[in-house]
Amino acid sequence: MHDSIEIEEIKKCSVQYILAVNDTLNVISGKWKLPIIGSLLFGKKRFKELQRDIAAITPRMLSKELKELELNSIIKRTVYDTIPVRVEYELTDSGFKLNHVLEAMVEWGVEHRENVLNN
Amino acid sequence: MHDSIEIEEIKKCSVQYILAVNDTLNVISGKWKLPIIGSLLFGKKRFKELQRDIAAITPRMLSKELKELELNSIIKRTVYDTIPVRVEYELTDSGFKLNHVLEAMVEWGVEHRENVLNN
DNA sequence: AGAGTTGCTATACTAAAGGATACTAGTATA
DNA sequence: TATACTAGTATCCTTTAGTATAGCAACTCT
Repeated sequence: MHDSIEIEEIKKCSVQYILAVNDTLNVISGKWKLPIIGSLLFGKKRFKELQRDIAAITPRMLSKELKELELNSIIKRTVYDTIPVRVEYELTDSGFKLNHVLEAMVEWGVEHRENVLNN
Repeated sequence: MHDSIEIEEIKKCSVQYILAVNDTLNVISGKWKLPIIGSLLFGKKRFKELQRDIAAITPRMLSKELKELELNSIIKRTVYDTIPVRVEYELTDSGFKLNHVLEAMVEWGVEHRENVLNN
């Protein structure tokens, strides 16, 4: 249709296509990653702030997910040497760019829900 | 347009935003849904064709995933009264539109991989 | 008769994801 | 001394996702 040549080429090779999509999928799938990324889209947050934002998450899961997101370079963790210690989490540039993906997902999700209800 | 205003409003409400994204995410997450959708993007397929396309999938998983995708109105199942019986799976309009989401995911996945390797 | 095709299902299992609850160190405040 | 705050860990348990292997009915082909 009207996509860049580079992306057209990737699509031609369905294996590469699926691999790239899987990379993205792995980064955002699971129960808590979207709520965390969603919260951080509004600005940097501390551990307890995230825990308050995401009502039902346990510290174990929050800690685990934050570590994974950091490993995948989606978020950046900064420790401040204050008393008490202060740890801030924020999206990296790459992490922030996920909102394009999320926007595509919102659009599809809304449209699909309408289609399903109207049929 | 009515649609774009609606979508803008949803984005402002982070809870709705996350719910809509989750709808989409639930439809495509898991180990086998992308390979199945990816295969069907190239046209309708029969059960055994899908099984051959997706080398490592067991019939149990293929059957399970196809049922889920059908329930979510992503694919349509058609049984032909031939001998031997012939069952064809194809993407619905809604299912086909998922490629916009997948395209956004490919773009991000490729770019992210480059960023991570170059740092 | 025996083997092969199609489109599955049944049963039993392992692995991964997630939850519940309690706990830690270091510091500050009451 | 007891309590509370920060940012997490440790341990154990349950639930969900996925795997392995076998089998079935209804046919066709050799």
